[in-house]
Amino acid sequence: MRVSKEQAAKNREHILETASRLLRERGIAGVGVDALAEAAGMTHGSLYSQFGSKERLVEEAVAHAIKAKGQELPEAFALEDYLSQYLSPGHRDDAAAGCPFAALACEVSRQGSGLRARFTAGVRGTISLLSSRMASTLKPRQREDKALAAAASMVGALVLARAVDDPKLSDDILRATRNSLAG
Amino acid sequence: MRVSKEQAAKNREHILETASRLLRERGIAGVGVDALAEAAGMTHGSLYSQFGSKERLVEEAVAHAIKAKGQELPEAFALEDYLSQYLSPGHRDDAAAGCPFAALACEVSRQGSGLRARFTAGVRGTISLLSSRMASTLKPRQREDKALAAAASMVGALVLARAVDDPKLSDDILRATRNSLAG
DNA sequence: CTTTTATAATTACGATCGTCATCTATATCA
DNA sequence: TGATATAGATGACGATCGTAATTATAAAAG
Repeated sequence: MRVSKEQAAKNREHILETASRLLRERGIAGVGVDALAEAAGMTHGSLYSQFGSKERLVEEAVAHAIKAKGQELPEAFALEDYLSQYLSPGHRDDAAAGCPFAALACEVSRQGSGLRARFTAGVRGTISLLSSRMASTLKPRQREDKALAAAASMVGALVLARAVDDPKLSDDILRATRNSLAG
Repeated sequence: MRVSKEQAAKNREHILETASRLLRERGIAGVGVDALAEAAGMTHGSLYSQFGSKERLVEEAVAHAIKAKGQELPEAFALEDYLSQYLSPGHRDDAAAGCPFAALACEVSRQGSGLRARFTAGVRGTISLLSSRMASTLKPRQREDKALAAAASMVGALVLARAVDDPKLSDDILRATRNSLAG
């Protein structure tokens, strides 16, 4: 049945929200359209008729997650705070609501060009955001390089910390990376 | 049919070798037992009767990849060389033969305890290897922290560089991380 | 040489996968 | 008010998934 235009927009938002959580939690290849539909409270057929394919749904859900993550930070944030939040056990233990880059980067490299393009745009945005918070005494080029290296460190630390079995080793990875980026 | 003990060992080695390549290339959830069997030149039933489950096969294949990667480096290697090889475009573009941590870390966090334990052991080994090459003027604790941070940077840089669409951005991530770790 | 044992092939099962054609109910608009 | 466009439901399709029981064969053991 048909619903109002605003309701349809709300529903779509809800679908993307739950899908982005599930994708970060289980991975792209780890969730089926069935699971995505059930999480959104619909049938898989409906979901398919709206997005055309799993690939397109994933594209939109990941873009949604990236955008939402970007809007989470306050206008003027301190790099220090951002780092310690990003590299916290709390973030490590809640991948579903966490950084989409850390959760999906490995898989994105094996996905289609649509998703990769959106992902790349998100990475670029994050880099320039990080770059803007680097010491203003540096040249723009040096700030960007520091931002690139910092982004790699952050993603890698989170990914490794999540993969590892031993809580102490996992905490150590986060802490050592935090210290390394602070200095 | 049955084959000689040596032949069986060779076959098993071959299975693990091709499986570990395919897993790194397509991801754990991205390959089925069918594909793994075909790559090894057998039927999926045979493969299953040898390993009992996909999970166990994956465990052994990943452990095999980690072990093989460790044996690749020469006895006395220079950290400098290792870094520039690890963070090279060549390594980025050949995930199938590359670092299993970078290829699979994201997925490992969602896998069973068997695989996670083997993965953790591999990470620990790599950390201590890296640690042994850090400046000997540092205290052991500091060397380990540097090794932890370096491992995170390396994995993160490779993962991001692979995910990103734009070749220039991808190269920049590798280069910036190389410079960051060299200094 | 015979018996045992273990590897590998065959085959099929139920479940789940992504996809799609079809239907219906209602919001939107002429 | 009536026509129509569309959100969403239904159900089925072929393919592939992981698993398993059965069988054939040759190595190993006696």
